[in-house]
Amino acid sequence: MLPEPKNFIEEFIVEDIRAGKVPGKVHTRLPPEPNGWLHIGHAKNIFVNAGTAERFGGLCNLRFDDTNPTKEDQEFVDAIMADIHWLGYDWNGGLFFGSMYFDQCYELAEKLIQQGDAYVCDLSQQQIKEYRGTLTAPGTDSPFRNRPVEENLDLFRRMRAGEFPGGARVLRAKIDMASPNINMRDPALYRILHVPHHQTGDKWCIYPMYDFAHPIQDAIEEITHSMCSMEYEDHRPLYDWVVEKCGFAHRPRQIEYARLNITRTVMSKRYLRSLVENGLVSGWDDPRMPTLAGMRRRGYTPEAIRDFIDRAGVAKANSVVDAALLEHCVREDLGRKATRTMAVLRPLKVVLTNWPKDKTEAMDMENHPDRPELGTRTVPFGRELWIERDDFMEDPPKKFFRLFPGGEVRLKSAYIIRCDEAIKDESGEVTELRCTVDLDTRSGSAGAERKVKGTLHWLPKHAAVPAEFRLYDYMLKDESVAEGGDEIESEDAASAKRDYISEFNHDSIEVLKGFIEPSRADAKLGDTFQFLRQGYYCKDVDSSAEMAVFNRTVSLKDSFAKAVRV
RNA sequence: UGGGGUGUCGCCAAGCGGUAAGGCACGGGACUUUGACUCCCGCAUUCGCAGGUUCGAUUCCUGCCACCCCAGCCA
Repeated sequence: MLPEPKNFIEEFIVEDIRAGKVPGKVHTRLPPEPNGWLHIGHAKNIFVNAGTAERFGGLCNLRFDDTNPTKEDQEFVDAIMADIHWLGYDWNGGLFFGSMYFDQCYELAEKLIQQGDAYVCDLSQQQIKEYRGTLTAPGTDSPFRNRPVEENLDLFRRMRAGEFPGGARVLRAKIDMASPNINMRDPALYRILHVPHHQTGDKWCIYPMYDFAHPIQDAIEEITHSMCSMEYEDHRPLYDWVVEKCGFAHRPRQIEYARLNITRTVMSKRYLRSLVENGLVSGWDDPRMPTLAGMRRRGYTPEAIRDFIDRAGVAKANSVVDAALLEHCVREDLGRKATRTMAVLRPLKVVLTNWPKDKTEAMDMENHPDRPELGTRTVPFGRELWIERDDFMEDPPKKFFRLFPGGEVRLKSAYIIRCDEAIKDESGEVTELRCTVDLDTRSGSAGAERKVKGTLHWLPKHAAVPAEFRLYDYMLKDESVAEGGDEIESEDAASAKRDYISEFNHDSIEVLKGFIEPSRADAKLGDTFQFLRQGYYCKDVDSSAEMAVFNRTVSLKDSFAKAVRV
């Protein structure tokens, strides 16, 4: 039973299956290069490859694309595997490394040489560039293009044996130097790199290029559909050329789609890496990072991220998805599952003048408004309380529902109070509110029926747990900066990004000294709460810190907190 | 000015010749012990532009225009 195609990729797959081109199961692959941690953009790739295989009841391999040892590292393969699992995906087709196929790639390279489809070129990098021609002018053949097969073979074997220094020669495909598609102008297949590899150690000093290795890997693993981003569309003829010249009976199909862009978000490994390397963030999993690990620490759930990718859609047009959609997805998910709690970020003292000095009462509060099974907790209530500073205004505008002199408000799950007087210091700042409680309005009692327009969250002064909050932006503020890729770019965009990086780690942080409910002081790791009017709050699952997302995003570590404001 | 790709509501995105889905955002209303949440209702006579074919075109043809990608021994 085929699923109803939900995008053009699935339509292609359904067509292929109906046409009998997929004898077995749909088989895809996830080909991350282990040169950084996964970010939200990679989630789309995972969604498209692993997710599509899943929907078709097929298989997905995880294959690290590790053909360039100069920028890859074991640290990244470990982190990537953990993040894929966290997102809720798996590699039911198996775990592979591109480097596992180095022997086969080498053999196939010799095969191409023997067929007269590849040659060793002694031109320097600069010369190759010159010979390649331009977008409008055809290239010219390398003087080494028609080397005899035996000489090519000998040279290639000596390249492998380490007889030449790095960069001295390359193996090139012999295709067409006049092709309008520059990727077909005798692209490099193998280069000399005297660099140890994190998987193969010192075994090799020549490494295959992506364009040569990837189709071979896909063919060997019998991948049926190989989904990648749009910039590889021009490489597809080369991909097909390699599969054909190598003589594979199995022909994988490459399908391209547009990569994910989100407003105000830098989706460039190059810049994320520079933040890490320059110490501007604590690491790839810094809560401010748009990496999956960073987002996890901020409280984003894998369900929310997957839902976001799903709703953003998969198509070929490049687009920038509004970050508001991401925020909506997390709110929706957390709103469903997060228990509620109270926190006061900017405290303002309230004294209930008609409440006995040492009297306290335990107020019951539900942990979730729509899920009674999540139980209740109690919060002590007393004469002195903290409320949010923003919840009081001395001169309220017309439709202000919260507290003001002479006004009444309900304290969530407690009593209705009236503000009698605002006490100020010499500078005129309000330092304390004198209020009276309507003792007949305790939550749950008959008198609680009385309605007032506003309801506030609060904390008992004697039992509130001090907490320091930090609010800051993790995303770009400048739209123009956020949309570039990591390719060669204009000086303007580059300098804008540099500005962003230099501003990244400090300025937008606001430190607040507030309080949190005593009942939540020792919450378990991974617990998530909703607090305030529209914020969510959660335990950082990777450390002992707590934090939250949305309008008020907060974390606590002991009595020291970090937070993110979106 | 070579080649490839894309242009449908503020942002995504369906649509595959029969008279413009859906989501986010936004606006209005209901509900509410947090102005949140939830719930209703509204939101493209129009599909980059111009011609053409057709009874009929967002869908087919032609020509323009705009944007993105390609000249790494990166992936």
